[in-house]
Amino acid sequence: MKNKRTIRDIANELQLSITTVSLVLNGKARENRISQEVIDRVLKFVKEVDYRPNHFARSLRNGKSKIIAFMAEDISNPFFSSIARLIEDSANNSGYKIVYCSTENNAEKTRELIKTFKDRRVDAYIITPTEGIEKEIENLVANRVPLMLFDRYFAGLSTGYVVIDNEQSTRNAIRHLIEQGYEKIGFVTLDSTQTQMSGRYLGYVNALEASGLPQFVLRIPYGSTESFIVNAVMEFLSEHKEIDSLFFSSNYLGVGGLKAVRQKNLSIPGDIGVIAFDDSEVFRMHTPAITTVTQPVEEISHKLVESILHQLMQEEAAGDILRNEIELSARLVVRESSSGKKKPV
Amino acid sequence: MKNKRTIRDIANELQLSITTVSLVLNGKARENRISQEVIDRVLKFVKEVDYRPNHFARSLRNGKSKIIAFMAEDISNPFFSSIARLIEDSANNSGYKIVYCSTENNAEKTRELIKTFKDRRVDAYIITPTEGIEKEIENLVANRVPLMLFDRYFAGLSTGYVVIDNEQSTRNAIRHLIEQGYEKIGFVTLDSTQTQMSGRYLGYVNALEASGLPQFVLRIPYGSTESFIVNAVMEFLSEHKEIDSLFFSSNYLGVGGLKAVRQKNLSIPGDIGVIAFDDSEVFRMHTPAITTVTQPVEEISHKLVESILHQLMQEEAAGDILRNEIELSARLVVRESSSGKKKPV
DNA sequence: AAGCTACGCTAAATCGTTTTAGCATGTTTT
DNA sequence: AAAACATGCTAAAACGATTTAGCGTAGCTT
Repeated sequence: MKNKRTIRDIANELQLSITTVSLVLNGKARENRISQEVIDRVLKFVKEVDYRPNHFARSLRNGKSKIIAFMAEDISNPFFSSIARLIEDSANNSGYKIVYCSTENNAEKTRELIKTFKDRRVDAYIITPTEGIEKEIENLVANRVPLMLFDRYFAGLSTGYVVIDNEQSTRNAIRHLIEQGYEKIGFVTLDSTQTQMSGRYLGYVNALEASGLPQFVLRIPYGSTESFIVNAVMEFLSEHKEIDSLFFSSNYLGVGGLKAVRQKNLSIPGDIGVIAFDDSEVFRMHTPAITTVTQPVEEISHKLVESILHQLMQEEAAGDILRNEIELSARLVVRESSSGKKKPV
Repeated sequence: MKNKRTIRDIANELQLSITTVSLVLNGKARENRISQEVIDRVLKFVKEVDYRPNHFARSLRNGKSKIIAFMAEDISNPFFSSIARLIEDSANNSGYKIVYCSTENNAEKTRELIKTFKDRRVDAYIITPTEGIEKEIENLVANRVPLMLFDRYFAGLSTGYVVIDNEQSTRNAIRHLIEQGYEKIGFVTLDSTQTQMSGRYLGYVNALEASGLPQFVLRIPYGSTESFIVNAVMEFLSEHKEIDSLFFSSNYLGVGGLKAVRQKNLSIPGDIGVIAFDDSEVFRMHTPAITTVTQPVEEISHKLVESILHQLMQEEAAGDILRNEIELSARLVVRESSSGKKKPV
């Protein structure tokens, strides 16, 4: 923090102009007819004294913060924290830092957060959008700000996004339950019209309609506490005693649901089959191990960063920003929890 | 992003000087004898037009980035991601943003990261230090940079830190195993001399020496893959068939260890008692539920932010920076996995 | 009436970069 | 020999805030 050298100091010490030093440092020396001799001299010197340009000055001048905002629904959720981990290194390697935040799926909070990020002039956004912030997203897009949505998106907006095929992967999962002999399949989901949730619901409905089986749906409000979820699922099971399997459309619904199943002393998969969305250590270690719809977290992360960095370069080049709409497929990882119900005696 | 108004625009539109506007906006109007009438006029106008000061300009001028660096060992580890979640809001509320990174407990990587954060002039650091970065930390402290270590610290340096009483909490856990009748207690830990690990090891040794029981220690290298951990624990158990219980000194060692125990077809707690460090959903949902040494994550987070914000204020006031050294206690959450071994027949 | 103080505001320097426009000097062209 | 061009570098404006030093006026003292 002491004796920080500025570009002016460098210029003085080398008996050159600030301009020259700056041009060399930014790789614009050749195109500005700076001699190789001078280039080498500058490069050698800045390396020797380990000159570090002031980010603030640079940002002020060129308007770039070299920061990407990562707006997750909840950074402590393993799905989001693993993505956070996976996007980190490549962002760093490209000279970007990532600031994170948790939206809690709350539109008002998200709006506030976006505002603070705008104030900071972050260069790009990676967002799990909440319902009701279409305006803000649209606004960012209109201003040609590099941006990617993930986990869900707004059908009406032409933003880039990375999602999975929720309908198909859920349909596959439900079909798997049916193949295993389950016939009264309950669907526990969030009370939400977001794309990921409606996609999963649709997959459920389609699979059941194709087989002529009855539907049992439990919708739980966003932001419910775990104990609320547990109770809701217990009631759901009490009201519909015929249910022989459950599909949980998110990881934490799955965790809460498993607790409910336990409290009701139902055995998995005999009394009740179980499939949950999103894989995690909990499901893998559970006894019995839980069948999950596993999102390709690495691929999602990779596509997100790739696309964002690409947009950042296009923006730099003042070109048109191409917004990738990417839909990946999720894998059904079959484990014991869906291996068929007890034969009636 | 369009028609951004600058402080100069505001000044012109109000027929005032830039200075006056700036003083008002920074709450230094009164002490500079700006009339109440002018103050009101400015405040009203900036609210009306929703004027947003340029962070870059401000940072360039006053050297403050309003950013806190959160350097975790691995942001996708539930222990760290839950802390990330818990420090986020209070930081935001105080006008700070948090950039995160994962050190992977790699000194070289950590050094690089600190360098990039220095370049960005982050205002404060919250760090899980790795071995070998004493110099860098010392350097930050010498430069009066607000900083808190957590999870572990350097005994030789007077940095602030938040840790738990590893020796005592481990000793309690081991004592609990002894009370439950276990006599051949294995200790699975990381091959590391960091304070948290040596503290836990010490607790183990002390508890056993007090009871005259034999020690069985397995040290696993940092950064081992899960399958390596599983194999190591399996070998450990094969080599020491007399072991009747295991203490895992980290959450992921615990997960790997449990897989090993399963593969060896040992039943918990009858064949082998288990306690793991750090609570998480996996341990709570495991069958049988795993006894854990539970760190007070909320309190840790709270103390971290509180202390950092405090240091930031002191720095602002050019006062001496008080570095809090905080040791909290962890709770032993007793569950089935340590409830006593099978009676020999 | 001259000298002070208080009051209310402002000019201008500063933070450290990037970048545009242009200045010498030397070399070709015609 | 004048005009044109190439070469190698630099002066200075700009980005948008904060802050120091100080300016003019009015009222009060002596």
